[in-house]
Amino acid sequence: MAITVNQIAQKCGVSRTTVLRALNGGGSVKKETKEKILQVAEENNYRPNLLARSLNHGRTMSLGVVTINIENMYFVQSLNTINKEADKRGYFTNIVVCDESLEWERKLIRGLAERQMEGIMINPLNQGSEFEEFLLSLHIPIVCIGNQVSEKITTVQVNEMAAAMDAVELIASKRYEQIVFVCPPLEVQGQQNIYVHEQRLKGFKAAMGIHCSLHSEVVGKKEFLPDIERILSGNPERRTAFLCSGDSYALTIKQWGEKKNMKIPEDFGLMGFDDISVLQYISPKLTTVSTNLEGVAAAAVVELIQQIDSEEYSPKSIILNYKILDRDTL
Amino acid sequence: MAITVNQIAQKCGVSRTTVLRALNGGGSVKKETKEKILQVAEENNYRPNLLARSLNHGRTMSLGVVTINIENMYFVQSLNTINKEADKRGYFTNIVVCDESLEWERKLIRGLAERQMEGIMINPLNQGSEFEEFLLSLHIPIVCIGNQVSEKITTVQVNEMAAAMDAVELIASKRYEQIVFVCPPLEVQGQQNIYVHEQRLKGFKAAMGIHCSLHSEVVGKKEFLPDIERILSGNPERRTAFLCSGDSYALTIKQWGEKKNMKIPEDFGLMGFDDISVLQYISPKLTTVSTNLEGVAAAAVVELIQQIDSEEYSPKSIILNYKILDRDTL
DNA sequence: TTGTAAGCGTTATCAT
DNA sequence: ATGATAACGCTTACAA
Repeated sequence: MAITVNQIAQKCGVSRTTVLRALNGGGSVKKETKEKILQVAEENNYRPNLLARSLNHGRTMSLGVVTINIENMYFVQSLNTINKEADKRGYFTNIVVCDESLEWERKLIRGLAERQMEGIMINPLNQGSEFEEFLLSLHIPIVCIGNQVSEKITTVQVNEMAAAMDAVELIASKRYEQIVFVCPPLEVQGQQNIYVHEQRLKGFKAAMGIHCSLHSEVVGKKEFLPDIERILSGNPERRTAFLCSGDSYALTIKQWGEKKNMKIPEDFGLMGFDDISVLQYISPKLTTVSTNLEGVAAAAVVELIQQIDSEEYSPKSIILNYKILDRDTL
Repeated sequence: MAITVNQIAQKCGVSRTTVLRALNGGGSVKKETKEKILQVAEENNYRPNLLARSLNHGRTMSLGVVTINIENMYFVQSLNTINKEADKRGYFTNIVVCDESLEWERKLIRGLAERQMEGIMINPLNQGSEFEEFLLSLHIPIVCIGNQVSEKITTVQVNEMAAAMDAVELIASKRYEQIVFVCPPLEVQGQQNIYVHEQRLKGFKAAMGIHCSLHSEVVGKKEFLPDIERILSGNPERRTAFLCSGDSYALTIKQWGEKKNMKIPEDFGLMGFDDISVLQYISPKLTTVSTNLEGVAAAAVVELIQQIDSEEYSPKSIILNYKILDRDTL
């Protein structure tokens, strides 16, 4: 459809090489020739075929990002950052969406690889050694965001375990007698990569070990509201706080509580994880942990490009700072 | 990095053609040869270079999508749908993010075109005849979602004007005495493509013409809260409803009202547009208009692919149904 | 200042 | 059953 260098050359009665020189400005071209070439190119909306160019010098200057189910909003906030940081360094960012299926994720990753992305960023749903093999066999720089696959693949994350411990500390300091860790992803433990949540669970358990006088419980079901109800009605006078492994779960509980005319934090405490952007529309302000989505995204890009640029690269685990946001639901 | 057909051919002591036949299964290959080839391919993780393939037969089977500022959430919900519908038809979807800059948008569109996307979907920020020219000069199938650029470019949308009129009808039926149309995008009118909002404004004005006994006002500033305050305090006993050209504006007003201890809908009515997914976490349930994001997205894909497939294509304007969601804030 | 030729990895056509 | 060759659009030596 679009005009090619060859066609321009023909129209102008010169060789490709001359056209290229006029267009890309390599050597020197006679003024008139150059003008004519540029004019023809302009008139016909010449635009280089980047596939051909990439095929030629083996670089696409493109990064791939695999994103999970956009509506979940975790990770989504990072996309803007990734895009900008990549652009700064001359890379184009291609995002693909994976709708919560393990198979699709692999399919998409392969698709990106086949399209010669120079590096891939992903918050993986898949896990295990087979998946590790798969990723390594691609021989493409890869950075995992959040969920870890293995030590052989660079991961950027925050210290989720420490964050969970700090969260418990905060809750404990507010004189709650019972802390419940709400973590629906545990229901798919073993089937999906829920590394991040597992780390949080570890932190929760460790912290509860320290505060052994407090009651504690872990709710690991997708349908967690019945458990919430049971817990609250079982011992109504016991001051209970829910630490949720994700803001959206906290919002669901909040919603449920308000329907029952319960007040937060008077009737129960609530804390989330991630500080997703919708929180700005919610009141009372949800107490949560900022997992520094933007920082993680930026670091991932930097690391990925470094991996692309360096001959010898050894995988790293990059840990960024989190921040406890002590707001109004505790 | 990855092994190529040529290299496999060398390793196996056969020609490229034979390797291709073994891999892609065209003609017939001797059993042993085939086995050896497949084995070598397997061992070296052979994976076709899609750039080369596309260069060869002139098709990439890829669609590009330009998305605006993901955090605004409008349009974001469509991405999943686009992805799935495209996949059903054998297309790969490449999403790029445009962070609210007119220049970036053009840059990204050009980038997608240079990467030989076969079609592009976009909810454009740019407008005007120059931009129209630009898009047409690409000679690539394009479908606009929501905002229209010109009649020469297919647009998929809902009937925003009629929706706004219905919204006013609904509000009027609830005996409000004053209806305020809150439309911050009007502040950039003329600079950015806010077609969708302009249509809503038209509908609002037309409907208010019918209900001429009602007071009406249009707030077209990004900083709209001062105006909201002025309006409510200026005539406190007048029953007022705010019709917001976007759910997020409605949520902002809701947030503000609650901080002032006002009750919705007792103290003022509130209605939004779009039915964005976060609403699920908000109570009372926001009355709004479903602009059928998924339907629009699906239609856009279908139309884009049809445009790709057909020799002769004439641009269309595709109008889908909206739905008034009469919930709890009116 | 300009042109020729080879190559990137794939595919398609025509021979053998 | 297998191979040689040209082609896709661009780049980069190397000549002239």
